[in-house]
Amino acid sequence: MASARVSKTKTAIRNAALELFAVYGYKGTSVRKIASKVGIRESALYNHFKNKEAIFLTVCADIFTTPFSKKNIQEEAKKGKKFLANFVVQYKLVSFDANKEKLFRIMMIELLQDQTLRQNFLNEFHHHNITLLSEAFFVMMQSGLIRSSDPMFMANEFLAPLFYYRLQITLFRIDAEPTTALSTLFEKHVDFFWESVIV
Amino acid sequence: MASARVSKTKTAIRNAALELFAVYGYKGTSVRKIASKVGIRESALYNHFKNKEAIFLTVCADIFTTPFSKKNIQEEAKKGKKFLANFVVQYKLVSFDANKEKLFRIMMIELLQDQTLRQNFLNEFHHHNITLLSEAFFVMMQSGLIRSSDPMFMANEFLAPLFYYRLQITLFRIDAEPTTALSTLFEKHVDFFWESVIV
DNA sequence: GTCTATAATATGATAGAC
DNA sequence: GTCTATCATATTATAGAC
Repeated sequence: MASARVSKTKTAIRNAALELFAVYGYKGTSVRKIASKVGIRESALYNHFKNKEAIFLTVCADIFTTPFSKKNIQEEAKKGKKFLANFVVQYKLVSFDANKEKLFRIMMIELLQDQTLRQNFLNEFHHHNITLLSEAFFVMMQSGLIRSSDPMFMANEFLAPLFYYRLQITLFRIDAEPTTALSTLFEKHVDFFWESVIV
Repeated sequence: MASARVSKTKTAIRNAALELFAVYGYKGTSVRKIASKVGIRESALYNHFKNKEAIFLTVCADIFTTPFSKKNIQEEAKKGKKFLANFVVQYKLVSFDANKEKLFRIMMIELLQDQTLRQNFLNEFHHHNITLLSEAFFVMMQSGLIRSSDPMFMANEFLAPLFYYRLQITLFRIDAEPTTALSTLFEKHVDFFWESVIV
């Protein structure tokens, strides 16, 4: 199997780096600290990765993998509110997933400093979701489920609060504050939004 | 006047630091680079500031000053949509203000790394606006302008897209991409939101 | 594949002459 | 208030023994 091709030490470095990058960012994480967390010397680390940037790129490799597929969007969108509720359930799951949360932290820290990451965010993360939701809203309009309007703007209005709530959850969790109050916002958002677009 | 108490060099350091922090963040900005931008040596810089952190704190001093006051909120809120439109105009002006944009960049870069800044964001920035908007929506509900619901949740739904649009503007401007398409989102948001809450 | 040793550079900060 | 000189430390990365 493919995963056996990655050595134990390399995986350990990746995991240690993920933890540190998520807390201290790229510049705040030294190769020394990563090696120390793994339990090896810096020099040993260079047997597995070319340099610090290579570690970072490996860690960030699946930062923009998304659970939202455009498969059967034409059929799925006809479910109306049910489709939106499903979307939000996925979004919420991702928001509370420990591993995804670390990647989200890295993304937020480096978003304004790393051009490649920023462009991936806008293309893979934002634009991907906006086009998917736009298509869904377009179908819903044609099906007479929701009122006619600009599907892309609707997509923005639907997506924006989800992102804001996710950011808040992330900030709260950094300081180990409870997120129960925030947790319910997702479902309330679907209800509120649906009421505002339904015919 | 009070501003005369701050020397020219100290102001120059502050401005140079603002530019650099906004692009490279705290860790990515060295005292050397700040001094170099001002045109003096590092050592001379320490005659004006105790250390690097003191420069950062001075730069960040008015990062959370807000144009949104709770004054006359009872009266202002009765204007309904007009109140929301005014709020968004202010928010939009801040989003496109060059100086405020730099401070917003610093805030976004350090938000996940600096606990003090993060707590100020949640208290001064988020919570301040949420309570202000909550009060306004409460008044609007009592005045029969909008449908009865949870004012605080409504405030979240109203504020979240504004933040998301501002973040997008900031990201676009870093890469010198045009923001005209984003510019109209603010007004459209007010229209869309008002339609969804109006009785 | 890991270690010690080391290089080259960058960093925050201070001492003391002018 | 600025300069030169210097320090202590941290950083990324490499060389070569085991």
